[in-house]
Amino acid sequence: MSLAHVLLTSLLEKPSSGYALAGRFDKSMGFFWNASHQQIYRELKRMEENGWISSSAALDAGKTKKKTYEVLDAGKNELKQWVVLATDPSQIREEMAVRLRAEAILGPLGVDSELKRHLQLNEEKLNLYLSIEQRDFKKQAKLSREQQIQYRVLLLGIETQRTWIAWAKETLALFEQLDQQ
Amino acid sequence: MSLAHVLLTSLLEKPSSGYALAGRFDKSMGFFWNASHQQIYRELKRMEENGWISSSAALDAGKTKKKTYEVLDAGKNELKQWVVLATDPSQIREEMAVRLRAEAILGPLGVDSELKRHLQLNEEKLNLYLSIEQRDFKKQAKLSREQQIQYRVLLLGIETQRTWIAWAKETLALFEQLDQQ
DNA sequence: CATAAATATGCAACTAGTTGCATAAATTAT
DNA sequence: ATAATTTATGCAACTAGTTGCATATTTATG
Repeated sequence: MSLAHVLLTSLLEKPSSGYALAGRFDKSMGFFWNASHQQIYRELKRMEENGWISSSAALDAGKTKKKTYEVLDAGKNELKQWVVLATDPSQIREEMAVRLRAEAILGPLGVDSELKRHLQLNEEKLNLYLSIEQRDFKKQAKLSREQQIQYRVLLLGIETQRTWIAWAKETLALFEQLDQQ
Repeated sequence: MSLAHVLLTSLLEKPSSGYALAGRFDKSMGFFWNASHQQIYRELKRMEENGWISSSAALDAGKTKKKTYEVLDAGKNELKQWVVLATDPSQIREEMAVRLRAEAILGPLGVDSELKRHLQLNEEKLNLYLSIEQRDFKKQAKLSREQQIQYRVLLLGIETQRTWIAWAKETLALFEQLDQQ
Protein backbone atom coordinates (compact mmCIF):
# COMPACT_ATOMS: atom_id res chain seq x y z
CA MET A 1 0.00 0.00 0.00
CA SER A 2 1.21 3.45 -0.82
CA LEU A 3 -1.49 5.92 0.15
CA ALA A 4 -0.21 5.64 3.71
CA HIS A 5 3.28 6.53 2.50
CA VAL A 6 2.02 9.46 0.49
CA LEU A 7 0.24 10.76 3.58
CA LEU A 8 3.32 10.21 5.76
CA THR A 9 5.43 12.23 3.32
CA SER A 10 2.82 14.95 3.15
CA LEU A 11 2.52 15.12 6.93
CA LEU A 12 6.30 15.30 7.32
CA GLU A 13 6.36 18.24 4.93
CA LYS A 14 3.70 19.85 7.12
CA PRO A 15 1.57 18.45 9.98
CA SER A 16 -2.06 18.92 8.98
CA SER A 17 -5.67 17.89 9.37
CA GLY A 18 -7.36 15.43 7.05
CA TYR A 19 -9.17 18.27 5.39
CA ALA A 20 -5.95 20.20 4.77
CA LEU A 21 -4.34 17.07 3.31
CA ALA A 22 -7.29 16.60 0.98
CA GLY A 23 -6.95 20.23 -0.08
CA ARG A 24 -3.23 19.86 -0.65
CA PHE A 25 -3.87 16.85 -2.87
CA ASP A 26 -5.43 19.18 -5.40
CA LYS A 27 -2.26 21.19 -5.82
CA SER A 28 0.88 19.36 -4.91
CA MET A 29 1.28 15.73 -3.94
CA GLY A 30 -1.97 14.95 -5.67
CA PHE A 31 -0.37 15.61 -9.05
CA PHE A 32 1.38 12.28 -8.63
CA TRP A 33 -0.91 10.40 -6.27
CA ASN A 34 -4.48 11.46 -5.66
CA ALA A 35 -7.10 10.33 -3.14
CA SER A 36 -10.59 11.38 -2.07
CA HIS A 37 -11.25 12.81 1.37
CA GLN A 38 -13.07 9.64 2.45
CA GLN A 39 -10.01 7.56 1.59
CA ILE A 40 -7.76 9.99 3.44
CA TYR A 41 -9.83 9.99 6.66
CA ARG A 42 -10.05 6.21 6.68
CA GLU A 43 -6.34 5.83 6.06
CA LEU A 44 -5.39 8.36 8.74
CA LYS A 45 -7.47 6.38 11.23
CA ARG A 46 -5.64 3.17 10.31
CA MET A 47 -2.27 4.88 10.51
CA GLU A 48 -3.05 6.20 13.97
CA GLU A 49 -4.05 2.68 15.05
CA ASN A 50 -0.69 1.47 13.71
CA GLY A 51 1.11 4.05 15.79
CA TRP A 52 2.58 5.80 12.75
CA ILE A 53 0.94 9.14 13.46
CA SER A 54 -0.71 10.90 16.40
CA SER A 55 -3.59 13.32 16.42
CA SER A 56 -4.24 16.28 18.63
CA ALA A 57 -6.96 18.90 18.75
CA ALA A 58 -5.93 21.77 16.54
CA LEU A 59 -4.96 25.16 17.96
CA ASP A 60 -8.34 26.57 17.02
CA ALA A 61 -9.99 23.77 19.02
CA GLY A 62 -13.55 24.32 20.11
CA LYS A 63 -14.26 26.16 16.90
CA THR A 64 -14.23 23.04 14.71
CA LYS A 65 -13.63 19.34 15.17
CA LYS A 66 -10.31 19.70 13.41
CA LYS A 67 -7.53 17.31 14.37
CA THR A 68 -3.91 17.88 13.49
CA TYR A 69 -1.85 14.81 12.65
CA GLU A 70 1.87 14.44 13.23
CA VAL A 71 4.26 11.70 12.16
CA LEU A 72 5.73 9.56 14.97
CA ASP A 73 9.10 7.78 14.87
CA ALA A 74 7.41 4.51 13.90
CA GLY A 75 5.91 6.32 10.91
CA LYS A 76 9.26 7.78 9.91
CA ASN A 77 10.86 4.35 10.08
CA GLU A 78 8.09 2.84 8.01
CA LEU A 79 8.60 5.54 5.36
CA LYS A 80 12.38 5.12 5.34
CA GLN A 81 11.95 1.42 4.71
CA TRP A 82 9.42 1.96 1.95
CA VAL A 83 11.53 4.50 0.04
CA VAL A 84 14.25 1.97 -0.76
CA LEU A 85 11.98 -1.04 -1.20
CA ALA A 86 12.36 -2.75 -4.59
CA THR A 87 8.96 -2.59 -6.30
CA ASP A 88 8.14 -2.88 -9.97
CA PRO A 89 7.00 0.30 -11.71
CA SER A 90 3.26 0.61 -11.31
CA GLN A 91 1.05 -0.17 -14.27
CA ILE A 92 0.16 2.61 -16.65
CA ARG A 93 -3.54 3.29 -17.20
CA GLU A 94 -3.84 5.37 -20.31
CA GLU A 95 -7.51 5.30 -21.23
CA MET A 96 -6.99 7.41 -24.33
CA ALA A 97 -4.76 4.72 -25.83
CA VAL A 98 -7.53 2.16 -25.42
CA ARG A 99 -10.07 4.54 -26.95
CA LEU A 100 -7.85 5.10 -29.96
CA ARG A 101 -7.49 1.38 -30.52
CA ALA A 102 -11.26 1.02 -30.32
CA GLU A 103 -11.58 3.87 -32.83
CA ALA A 104 -9.04 2.14 -35.08
CA ILE A 105 -11.00 -1.09 -35.23
CA LEU A 106 -14.59 0.19 -35.15
CA GLY A 107 -14.18 2.85 -37.83
CA PRO A 108 -14.62 6.61 -37.36
CA LEU A 109 -16.48 7.23 -34.10
CA GLY A 110 -15.21 10.69 -33.19
CA VAL A 111 -12.63 10.20 -30.45
CA ASP A 112 -10.91 13.32 -31.66
CA SER A 113 -13.35 15.57 -29.80
CA GLU A 114 -12.47 13.92 -26.50
CA LEU A 115 -8.80 14.04 -27.44
CA LYS A 116 -9.14 17.79 -28.02
CA ARG A 117 -10.81 18.25 -24.65
CA HIS A 118 -8.04 16.34 -22.87
CA LEU A 119 -5.45 18.33 -24.78
CA GLN A 120 -6.89 21.53 -23.36
CA LEU A 121 -7.03 20.13 -19.83
CA ASN A 122 -3.43 19.00 -20.08
CA GLU A 123 -2.33 22.36 -21.41
CA GLU A 124 -3.94 23.98 -18.37
CA LYS A 125 -2.15 21.53 -16.12
CA LEU A 126 1.17 22.29 -17.79
CA ASN A 127 0.60 26.01 -17.27
CA LEU A 128 -0.12 25.38 -13.61
CA TYR A 129 3.12 23.41 -13.28
CA LEU A 130 5.04 26.18 -15.05
CA SER A 131 3.63 28.81 -12.70
CA ILE A 132 4.68 26.70 -9.70
CA GLU A 133 8.13 26.39 -11.26
CA GLN A 134 8.36 30.19 -11.56
CA ARG A 135 7.09 30.78 -8.04
CA ASP A 136 9.10 28.14 -6.18
CA PHE A 137 12.25 27.37 -8.13
CA LYS A 138 13.13 30.08 -10.62
CA LYS A 139 13.26 33.16 -8.44
CA GLN A 140 15.83 31.96 -5.96
CA ALA A 141 19.51 31.89 -6.88
CA LYS A 142 20.38 28.90 -4.75
CA LEU A 143 18.17 25.93 -4.01
CA SER A 144 18.58 23.70 -0.97
CA ARG A 145 19.06 19.95 -1.33
CA GLU A 146 15.39 19.48 -0.49
CA GLN A 147 14.29 22.06 -3.05
CA GLN A 148 16.50 20.63 -5.77
CA ILE A 149 14.92 17.20 -5.36
CA GLN A 150 11.41 18.67 -5.22
CA TYR A 151 12.20 20.56 -8.42
CA ARG A 152 13.16 17.29 -10.12
CA VAL A 153 9.74 15.91 -9.19
CA LEU A 154 7.99 18.94 -10.67
CA LEU A 155 10.12 18.62 -13.81
CA LEU A 156 8.87 15.07 -14.28
CA GLY A 157 5.36 16.49 -14.30
CA ILE A 158 6.31 19.25 -16.73
CA GLU A 159 8.11 16.95 -19.17
CA THR A 160 5.35 14.33 -19.03
CA GLN A 161 2.71 16.95 -19.85
CA ARG A 162 4.79 18.39 -22.70
CA THR A 163 5.24 14.95 -24.22
CA TRP A 164 1.55 14.15 -24.00
CA ILE A 165 0.55 17.52 -25.46
CA ALA A 166 2.93 17.21 -28.43
CA TRP A 167 1.71 13.66 -29.06
CA ALA A 168 -1.96 14.71 -28.90
CA LYS A 169 -1.43 17.55 -31.39
CA GLU A 170 0.22 15.22 -33.89
CA THR A 171 -2.51 12.67 -33.37
CA LEU A 172 -5.21 15.28 -33.98
CA ALA A 173 -3.39 16.26 -37.18
CA LEU A 174 -3.57 12.65 -38.30
CA PHE A 175 -7.32 12.53 -37.69
CA GLU A 176 -7.80 15.72 -39.73
CA GLN A 177 -5.82 14.18 -42.54
CA LEU A 178 -7.81 10.93 -42.37
CA ASP A 179 -11.10 12.86 -42.37
CA GLN A 180 -10.20 14.68 -45.59
CA GLN A 181 -9.84 11.44 -47.51
CA MET B 1 -15.55 0.82 -15.59
CA SER B 2 -13.05 0.37 -18.35
CA LEU B 3 -11.63 -3.13 -18.10
CA ALA B 4 -14.74 -4.31 -19.94
CA HIS B 5 -14.01 -1.82 -22.73
CA VAL B 6 -10.40 -2.87 -22.94
CA LEU B 7 -11.50 -6.48 -23.30
CA LEU B 8 -14.13 -5.58 -25.89
CA THR B 9 -11.50 -3.79 -27.96
CA SER B 10 -9.09 -6.67 -27.59
CA LEU B 11 -11.75 -9.21 -28.58
CA LEU B 12 -12.73 -7.14 -31.62
CA GLU B 13 -9.12 -7.14 -32.72
CA LYS B 14 -9.16 -10.92 -32.33
CA PRO B 15 -11.73 -13.28 -30.74
CA SER B 16 -9.91 -15.20 -28.03
CA SER B 17 -10.08 -17.20 -24.83
CA GLY B 18 -9.54 -15.63 -21.42
CA TYR B 19 -6.14 -17.23 -21.28
CA ALA B 20 -5.12 -15.78 -24.65
CA LEU B 21 -6.34 -12.33 -23.57
CA ALA B 22 -4.26 -12.55 -20.40
CA GLY B 23 -1.26 -13.51 -22.51
CA ARG B 24 -1.86 -10.65 -24.92
CA PHE B 25 -1.96 -8.23 -22.00
CA ASP B 26 1.73 -8.85 -21.49
CA LYS B 27 2.64 -7.62 -24.95
CA SER B 28 0.13 -5.27 -26.46
CA MET B 29 -2.98 -3.80 -24.88
CA GLY B 30 -1.48 -4.42 -21.46
CA PHE B 31 1.13 -1.69 -22.09
CA PHE B 32 -1.68 0.80 -21.52
CA TRP B 33 -4.11 -1.13 -19.34
CA ASN B 34 -3.14 -4.27 -17.52
CA ALA B 35 -5.17 -6.88 -15.62
CA SER B 36 -4.58 -10.23 -13.96
CA HIS B 37 -6.10 -13.43 -15.30
CA GLN B 38 -8.52 -13.61 -12.35
CA GLN B 39 -9.82 -10.16 -13.14
CA ILE B 40 -10.17 -11.06 -16.81
CA TYR B 41 -12.13 -14.27 -16.21
CA ARG B 42 -14.49 -12.55 -13.79
CA GLU B 43 -15.05 -9.66 -16.15
CA LEU B 44 -15.67 -11.93 -19.16
CA LYS B 45 -18.34 -13.74 -17.15
CA ARG B 46 -20.06 -10.46 -16.32
CA MET B 47 -19.83 -9.28 -19.91
CA GLU B 48 -21.42 -12.51 -21.12
CA GLU B 49 -24.24 -12.05 -18.59
CA ASN B 50 -24.72 -8.53 -19.99
CA GLY B 51 -25.04 -9.93 -23.48
CA TRP B 52 -21.97 -8.05 -24.73
CA ILE B 53 -20.05 -11.16 -25.73
CA SER B 54 -20.79 -14.83 -26.40
CA SER B 55 -18.67 -17.85 -25.70
CA SER B 56 -18.30 -21.06 -27.64
CA ALA B 57 -16.17 -24.13 -27.20
CA ALA B 58 -12.92 -23.57 -29.06
CA LEU B 59 -12.06 -25.46 -32.24
CA ASP B 60 -9.78 -27.77 -30.30
CA ALA B 61 -12.67 -28.58 -27.94
CA GLY B 62 -12.34 -31.76 -25.92
CA LYS B 63 -8.65 -31.19 -25.56
CA THR B 64 -8.99 -28.34 -23.08
CA LYS B 65 -11.79 -26.41 -21.43
CA LYS B 66 -10.97 -23.45 -23.60
CA LYS B 67 -13.79 -21.09 -24.53
CA THR B 68 -13.54 -18.55 -27.31
CA TYR B 69 -15.27 -15.24 -26.79
CA GLU B 70 -16.73 -13.06 -29.52
CA VAL B 71 -18.18 -9.56 -29.36
CA LEU B 72 -21.94 -9.26 -29.98
CA ASP B 73 -23.71 -6.22 -31.40
CA ALA B 74 -24.67 -5.05 -27.90
CA GLY B 75 -20.99 -5.11 -27.00
CA LYS B 76 -20.05 -3.13 -30.09
CA ASN B 77 -22.68 -0.53 -29.28
CA GLU B 78 -21.48 -0.27 -25.70
CA LEU B 79 -17.93 0.29 -26.91
CA LYS B 80 -18.98 2.90 -29.47
CA GLN B 81 -20.75 4.83 -26.76
CA TRP B 82 -17.81 4.61 -24.40
CA VAL B 83 -15.26 5.84 -26.94
CA VAL B 84 -16.83 9.29 -27.22
CA LEU B 85 -17.90 9.59 -23.58
CA ALA B 86 -16.55 12.70 -21.86
CA THR B 87 -14.41 11.52 -18.94
CA ASP B 88 -11.68 13.34 -17.09
CA PRO B 89 -8.14 12.10 -17.64
CA SER B 90 -7.44 9.34 -15.16
CA GLN B 91 -5.24 10.12 -12.19
CA ILE B 92 -1.52 9.63 -12.50
CA ARG B 93 0.14 7.31 -9.99
CA GLU B 94 3.85 7.94 -10.12
CA GLU B 95 5.25 6.21 -7.08
CA MET B 96 8.79 7.37 -7.83
CA ALA B 97 7.73 11.00 -7.44
CA VAL B 98 6.43 10.26 -3.94
CA ARG B 99 9.62 8.41 -3.04
CA LEU B 100 11.73 11.35 -4.17
CA ARG B 101 9.72 13.73 -2.04
CA ALA B 102 10.17 11.42 0.94
CA GLU B 103 13.91 11.33 0.20
CA ALA B 104 13.94 15.13 -0.02
CA ILE B 105 12.44 15.56 3.41
CA LEU B 106 13.96 12.62 5.31
CA GLY B 107 17.54 13.18 4.21
CA PRO B 108 19.67 10.76 2.13
CA LEU B 109 18.05 7.33 2.19
CA GLY B 110 19.25 5.87 -1.09
CA VAL B 111 16.33 6.11 -3.51
CA ASP B 112 18.83 6.38 -6.32
CA SER B 113 19.40 2.61 -6.39
CA GLU B 114 15.72 2.00 -7.02
CA LEU B 115 15.68 4.83 -9.55
CA LYS B 116 18.55 3.11 -11.38
CA ARG B 117 16.69 -0.20 -11.38
CA HIS B 118 13.55 1.41 -12.82
CA LEU B 119 15.67 3.22 -15.40
CA GLN B 120 16.94 -0.11 -16.66
CA LEU B 121 13.47 -1.64 -16.73
CA ASN B 122 12.15 1.35 -18.65
CA GLU B 123 15.02 1.18 -21.12
CA GLU B 124 14.12 -2.46 -21.76
CA LYS B 125 10.51 -1.48 -22.27
CA LEU B 126 11.50 1.25 -24.73
CA ASN B 127 13.59 -1.25 -26.68
CA LEU B 128 10.62 -3.60 -26.82
CA TYR B 129 8.42 -0.79 -28.14
CA LEU B 130 11.07 0.12 -30.74
CA SER B 131 11.27 -3.47 -31.93
CA ILE B 132 7.49 -3.58 -32.32
CA GLU B 133 7.71 -0.32 -34.26
CA GLN B 134 10.25 -1.86 -36.63
CA ARG B 135 8.29 -5.07 -37.05
CA ASP B 136 4.80 -3.63 -37.50
CA PHE B 137 5.08 -0.09 -38.83
CA LYS B 138 8.46 0.63 -40.40
CA LYS B 139 8.74 -2.12 -42.98
CA GLN B 140 5.57 -1.39 -44.90
CA ALA B 141 5.40 1.49 -47.34
CA LYS B 142 1.75 2.24 -46.77
CA LEU B 143 -0.18 1.87 -43.57
CA SER B 144 -3.96 1.39 -43.42
CA ARG B 145 -6.13 3.78 -41.42
CA GLU B 146 -6.26 1.19 -38.63
CA GLN B 147 -2.50 0.77 -38.62
CA GLN B 148 -1.86 4.51 -38.63
CA ILE B 149 -3.97 4.94 -35.50
CA GLN B 150 -2.38 1.93 -33.82
CA TYR B 151 1.01 3.42 -34.61
CA ARG B 152 0.01 6.65 -32.87
CA VAL B 153 -0.80 4.62 -29.76
CA LEU B 154 2.59 2.91 -29.85
CA LEU B 155 4.27 6.30 -30.35
CA LEU B 156 2.65 7.55 -27.14
CA GLY B 157 4.33 4.66 -25.37
CA ILE B 158 7.67 5.35 -27.04
CA GLU B 159 7.67 9.08 -26.29
CA THR B 160 6.51 8.55 -22.71
CA GLN B 161 9.35 6.09 -22.08
CA ARG B 162 11.92 8.40 -23.68
CA THR B 163 10.79 11.29 -21.51
CA TRP B 164 10.93 9.23 -18.33
CA ILE B 165 14.36 7.82 -19.19
CA ALA B 166 15.85 11.24 -19.91
CA TRP B 167 14.38 12.60 -16.68
CA ALA B 168 15.69 9.67 -14.62
CA LYS B 169 19.22 10.11 -16.02
CA GLU B 170 19.27 13.79 -15.14
CA THR B 171 17.87 13.02 -11.70
CA LEU B 172 20.56 10.41 -11.08
CA ALA B 173 23.17 12.99 -12.11
CA LEU B 174 21.76 15.34 -9.47
CA PHE B 175 22.06 12.65 -6.79
CA GLU B 176 25.69 12.01 -7.76
CA GLN B 177 26.37 15.71 -7.50
CA LEU B 178 24.63 15.94 -4.11
CA ASP B 179 26.56 12.93 -2.79
CA GLN B 180 29.90 14.54 -3.63
CA GLN B 181 29.23 17.52 -1.42
C1' DC C 1 -30.17 38.77 9.65
C1' DA C 2 -30.79 35.11 6.67
C1' DT C 3 -28.74 32.15 3.52
C1' DA C 4 -25.18 30.35 0.82
C1' DA C 5 -20.54 28.67 0.72
C1' DA C 6 -16.54 26.88 2.85
C1' DT C 7 -14.54 24.22 6.60
C1' DA C 8 -14.38 19.81 8.78
C1' DT C 9 -15.27 14.81 9.64
C1' DG C 10 -17.18 10.54 8.94
C1' DC C 11 -20.35 6.01 7.87
C1' DA C 12 -22.29 2.59 4.63
C1' DA C 13 -22.51 0.30 0.52
C1' DC C 14 -20.60 -0.54 -3.56
C1' DT C 15 -17.10 -1.62 -7.40
C1' DA C 16 -12.33 -2.66 -8.73
C1' DG C 17 -8.09 -4.93 -8.08
C1' DT C 18 -4.87 -8.27 -5.58
C1' DT C 19 -3.37 -12.53 -3.37
C1' DG C 20 -3.60 -17.17 -2.45
C1' DC C 21 -5.23 -21.29 -3.60
C1' DA C 22 -7.36 -25.32 -6.39
C1' DT C 23 -7.97 -28.09 -10.36
C1' DA C 24 -7.00 -30.64 -14.53
C1' DA C 25 -5.52 -31.72 -19.15
C1' DA C 26 -1.72 -31.36 -22.60
C1' DT C 27 2.91 -30.86 -23.81
C1' DT C 28 7.78 -31.07 -23.20
C1' DA C 29 11.91 -32.60 -20.92
C1' DT C 30 14.71 -36.15 -18.50
C1' DA D 1 7.70 -43.85 -17.98
C1' DT D 2 7.48 -40.07 -15.07
C1' DA D 3 8.26 -35.50 -13.79
C1' DA D 4 8.00 -30.71 -14.82
C1' DT D 5 6.04 -27.13 -17.39
C1' DT D 6 2.53 -24.90 -20.03
C1' DT D 7 -2.20 -24.30 -21.10
C1' DA D 8 -6.63 -23.27 -19.21
C1' DT D 9 -10.22 -21.86 -15.85
C1' DG D 10 -11.95 -20.54 -11.65
C1' DC D 11 -13.31 -19.59 -6.28
C1' DA D 12 -12.66 -17.17 -1.86
C1' DA D 13 -11.00 -13.72 0.86
C1' DC D 14 -8.88 -9.67 1.10
C1' DT D 15 -7.41 -4.63 0.25
C1' DA D 16 -8.07 -0.34 -2.32
C1' DG D 17 -10.90 3.07 -4.31
C1' DT D 18 -15.55 5.27 -5.45
C1' DT D 19 -20.20 7.04 -4.65
C1' DG D 20 -23.76 8.67 -1.97
C1' DC D 21 -25.15 10.36 2.08
C1' DA D 22 -25.15 12.70 6.88
C1' DT D 23 -23.82 16.23 10.02
C1' DA D 24 -22.26 20.50 12.21
C1' DT D 25 -19.70 24.77 12.56
C1' DT D 26 -17.87 29.00 10.59
C1' DT D 27 -17.38 32.59 7.42
C1' DA D 28 -18.65 35.36 3.55
C1' DT D 29 -22.48 37.74 0.76
C1' DG D 30 -26.60 40.10 -0.29
